Amino acid sequence: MSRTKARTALLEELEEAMRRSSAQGVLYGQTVANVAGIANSDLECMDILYLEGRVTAGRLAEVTGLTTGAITGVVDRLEKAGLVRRERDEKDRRKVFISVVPEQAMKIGQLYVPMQQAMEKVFGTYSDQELRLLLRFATEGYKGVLAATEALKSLLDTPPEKRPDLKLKKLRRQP
Amino acid sequence: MSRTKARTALLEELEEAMRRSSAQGVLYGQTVANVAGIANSDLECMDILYLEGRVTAGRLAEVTGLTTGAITGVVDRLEKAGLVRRERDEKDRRKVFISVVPEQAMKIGQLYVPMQQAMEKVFGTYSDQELRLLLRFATEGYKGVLAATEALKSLLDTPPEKRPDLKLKKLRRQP
DNA sequence: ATATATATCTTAGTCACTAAGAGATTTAGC
DNA sequence: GCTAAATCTCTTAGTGACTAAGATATATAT
Repeated sequence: MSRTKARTALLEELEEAMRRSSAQGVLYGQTVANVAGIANSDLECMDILYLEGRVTAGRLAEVTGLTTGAITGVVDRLEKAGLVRRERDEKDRRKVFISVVPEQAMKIGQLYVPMQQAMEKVFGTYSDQELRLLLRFATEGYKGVLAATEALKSLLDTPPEKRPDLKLKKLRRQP
Repeated sequence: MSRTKARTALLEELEEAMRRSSAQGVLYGQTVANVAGIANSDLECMDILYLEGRVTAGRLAEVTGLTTGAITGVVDRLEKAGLVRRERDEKDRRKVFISVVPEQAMKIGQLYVPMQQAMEKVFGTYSDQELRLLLRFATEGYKGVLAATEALKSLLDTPPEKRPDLKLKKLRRQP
């Protein structure tokens, strides 16, 4: 029992620490956007392009949750800034692929250097085996958050009065 | 040599995995705001209030990077929604403390349940010792990101032409 | 007491967003 | 093959959250 209690406390601490670091991660992103002089959504799209490579405008809308109209604006601004290029798909001429212009995008990438250095410093204190554990956690965590996002999105399609009443754990003590 | 190479590859994989999961975390937050019917910044402030407890309007501006004028709007909306309360500091009557209204805020908290469940499922596969490693990482990672944010912010105070290395195209009117 | 500093709010204007629908192209049904 | 429906992006009009600058109120220093 004392063992489970210790674990429960550990899990709570962990949840708060994760929440804090992820909140700070959001702030880092906002700062990058500020320094780069582009909108938050614009940077978010750059990030998606970096991770997924050449994607269509529609896919950007899908992933970001913005309307296609908003994406038109995002891509207009990014294209004007020379960060991305529009390329019509020759096979299906309705589609527009967006791809990054590496030379320009690299300037944005430089703004992540302070973050990378900080993380390298942290990673440096872990053994290979420990890093593999962190990798496993990051990978599984991603899948979990992805699934949770889908679960939550489905609530949007459910009328409020028909939403299953989610049981919430007791609200945390106020410091 | 082969050993260092393996570690470099591991670090790269780790960086990408972290980036992916944190991007998905951002999307989860956006979805929560959508479902709750409040603006992103409003939710961000709720999160800060949850983590820091009763804070002043000025502190919210400081942490979020928004102007005090914007925070007035945020608090107006949150107060109207019954999620927070304004309380003048009796010791220094210029200050306004913002505090959450737990009963209402809990409704927002419920939207984090899918996420918490997903994470609990993930955490369930780790031993206490492994969880402590994750906690150490989250704590150190937070400090690292915080420091990196400060480092990056200092670039904002440096005139663009004097910034080391970076010569970014001016995309938006700079403050 | 006066001046300066601090904390929040107000105002005017800007920009990114949504909703709705137009335009262009592809796919399906006959 | 031809028409209708579906798909993908862009356009337009209107809305709301944001910034900058300054107003207001209170606190601190000289």
